[in-house]
Amino acid sequence: MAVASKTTPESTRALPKVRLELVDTCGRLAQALGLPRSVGEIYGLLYLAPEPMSAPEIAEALSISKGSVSTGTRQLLALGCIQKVWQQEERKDHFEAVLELGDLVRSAYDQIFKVRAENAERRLTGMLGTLEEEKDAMSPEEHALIQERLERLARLQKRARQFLPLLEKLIK
Amino acid sequence: MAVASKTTPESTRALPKVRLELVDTCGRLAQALGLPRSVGEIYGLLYLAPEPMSAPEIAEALSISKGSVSTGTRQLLALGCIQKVWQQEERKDHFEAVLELGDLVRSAYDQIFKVRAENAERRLTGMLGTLEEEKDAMSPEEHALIQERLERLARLQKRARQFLPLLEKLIK
DNA sequence: CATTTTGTTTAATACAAATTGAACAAAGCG
DNA sequence: CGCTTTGTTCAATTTGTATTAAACAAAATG
Repeated sequence: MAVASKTTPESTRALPKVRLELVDTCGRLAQALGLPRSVGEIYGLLYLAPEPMSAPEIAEALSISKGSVSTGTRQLLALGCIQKVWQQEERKDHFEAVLELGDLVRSAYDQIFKVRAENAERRLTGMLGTLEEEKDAMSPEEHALIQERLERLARLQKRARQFLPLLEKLIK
Repeated sequence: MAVASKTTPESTRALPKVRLELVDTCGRLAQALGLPRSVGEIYGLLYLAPEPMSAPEIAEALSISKGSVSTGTRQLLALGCIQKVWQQEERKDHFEAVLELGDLVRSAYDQIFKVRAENAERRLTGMLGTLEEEKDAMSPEEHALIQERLERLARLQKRARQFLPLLEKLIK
């Protein structure tokens, strides 16, 4: 035993099927979330990696260009999905997956949901303003109808806003 | 009063700014949800329409082709976001927005989330199977590491599964 | 200090999806 | 019956985005 290290170095050996499957799954998941597939694949690769991997290793294992690795890792770092680790004596960057996915969900919530909700609110109040500006140019009936429906949206938004803190508690 | 009907028929008059703003907002929202922008725009147009609109009217108001209107309305009908109404004496189809958006959220939950969750579960158990098949071909350490991390994912999934019913209650 | 390796950035390419436009079928109307 | 209008479908185009490849900058090695 323990012969492996020099004959088939970690970096050259073909990936076990499990790992390929996770790479694929994460790739699809990323696409479903509107991210580039390669980003998901990188995360999937790192998630089951016995040790942190360098950018060239990632590029080779997934057969993608180093450009894609560069942009992909940057996105994942920004999302907090992976982190750089200083491998002893090496000068290349090494990456490892952040395993605490709960934290990820939380930050995704903060970044995506909250911003979205705020935007929507801003837009809606903007529309109510526009409506008042235009009040004279339209018939009273139309004005009333539009106002009613915008208020309906506002109510929906209010409910969503009450709902979000609950969600927040559940995931934190 | 009541002079408007013949001089500037509803279908020809330019849309008030509020309506254009909602069209735009819904278009962006659709894109964020992974749907074609035009689909969102159609919904936004109908949401503030005083009366049900025909396909040609929609096409003209949004300056899109009738092909797009056809496919867009089909998608919205399938999602339950709009409905056909039989306008008296007319032979064209007319569309109106479904205002009860709560129902939409519920059905979106059923269609998207549930299916996703089930898929994820299937994949994960598949991977655990693959891992066992490959057990002999890999070092004990690697096997243990992968197993541990896959189980971590399984735990996360379990938590998510407990969480979904809660969500379900909140939105229903 | 030249050389090699790594990593980022950019322009070009490739790819996927949406939109259009045209051809077709169906349905009233004169 | 033609004629017109509506609505669907499908090929062609356009658009947007991801990926690559190449050019560049930075750092380390000998």
